[in-house]
Amino acid sequence: MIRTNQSLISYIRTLDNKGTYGIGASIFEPKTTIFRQNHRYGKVYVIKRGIAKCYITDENGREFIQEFLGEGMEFGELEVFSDKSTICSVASINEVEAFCFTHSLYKQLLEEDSTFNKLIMKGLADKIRYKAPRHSYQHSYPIEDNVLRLQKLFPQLTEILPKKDIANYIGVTTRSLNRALKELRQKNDGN
Amino acid sequence: MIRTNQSLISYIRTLDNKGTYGIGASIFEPKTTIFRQNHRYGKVYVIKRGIAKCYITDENGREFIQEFLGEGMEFGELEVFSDKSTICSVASINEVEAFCFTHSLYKQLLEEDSTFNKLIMKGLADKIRYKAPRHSYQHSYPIEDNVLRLQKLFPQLTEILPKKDIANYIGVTTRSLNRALKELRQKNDGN
DNA sequence: CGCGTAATTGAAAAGTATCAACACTGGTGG
DNA sequence: CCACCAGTGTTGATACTTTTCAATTACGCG
Repeated sequence: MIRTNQSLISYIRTLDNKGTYGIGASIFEPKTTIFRQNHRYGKVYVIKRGIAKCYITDENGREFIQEFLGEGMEFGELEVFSDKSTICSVASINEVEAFCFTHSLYKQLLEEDSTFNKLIMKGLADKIRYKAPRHSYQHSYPIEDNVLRLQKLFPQLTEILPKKDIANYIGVTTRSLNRALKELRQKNDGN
Repeated sequence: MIRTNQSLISYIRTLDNKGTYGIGASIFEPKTTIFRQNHRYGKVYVIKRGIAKCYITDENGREFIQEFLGEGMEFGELEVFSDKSTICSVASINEVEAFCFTHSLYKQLLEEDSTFNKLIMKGLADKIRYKAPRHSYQHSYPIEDNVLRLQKLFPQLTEILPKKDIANYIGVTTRSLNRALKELRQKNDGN
């Protein structure tokens, strides 16, 4: 549920240690909005530490969380390829430390470094593979099943993420999430 | 709604005309299942002509359509990067003609041809940009609004695609789609 | 303590799915 | 030419799920 990309982060670390390229670094406090949707930024970030959420806000102010980004996940890269404004907002959950690439450095690396190129391409492909089944799942199964799946995937869930974020991730209201959780509790007590 | 990628298809046509690489070609009759989810294939296809649907089938047999693929759209490429089985099925709607790459040729092109590399990368990025807002939309607005949006985007909709596919694309039952359509008709008559 | 934020819960309203029946169409064979 | 069939589309009634709204409680922190 909180996605990571170990191969990417470790490769970037070695690049950074060599010092050939001027890879930047940033630290964001908890609950900082790093990207706001429909804006332009010239940066690509890769998370070293911490968790961020990537989400879309609709006209009614409701958030729909696309994914939770952990170590090695990048964001801001889509805008390098398409030269458009962001489609998602990104905000840190806890303290987030990240590598920071300018668009030009990012492009340069893509051209000059074939390992980097492959890692990024695999990263993009994985994002697609991740997104595809997610929504079909949530549609096909009742909320309870979705919650169960999350709890298996990520037991510490409720300790790290606020309920609202979990609900927004599943795509339901907090009310519905709470009902599902309560019913699950009752079923477990019954056993 | 039916996605296309003109720059990719025209570049592949020039590659094909040069004849340096052995790019294959295939033709599929209407309603042919080209890929079945959770299987392995060694091919990447790029559509020259026709429309295909890319969808996930859940355990209850319900289809959830990810996207409709038109000219220049590729499928089967995700499995080149991650070496896993397919997550989606792909089936032709009408007659589909497509370029066909073996995985090894595809990889070779990615390495040797930087234009090809960039086009593919942009294609992946566009798929992500496309998928992200889609489900948040469908969740945030009632069916009627979703139908209206589709009709604006693609007026010939109902002439080409069966109702079931449209419903599966929006993520509702045919019954609900029909109700929405009927209510829209009544509202228009009222004006 | 008091404040703001997050979590919990109930009741009513809205939206959607399910199920079942029926209409329409194009093609096939008697 | 008609009867039949399969596939697709249409519609109504009902049951179920989820949202909405509103009220209350719990918690962390200056």
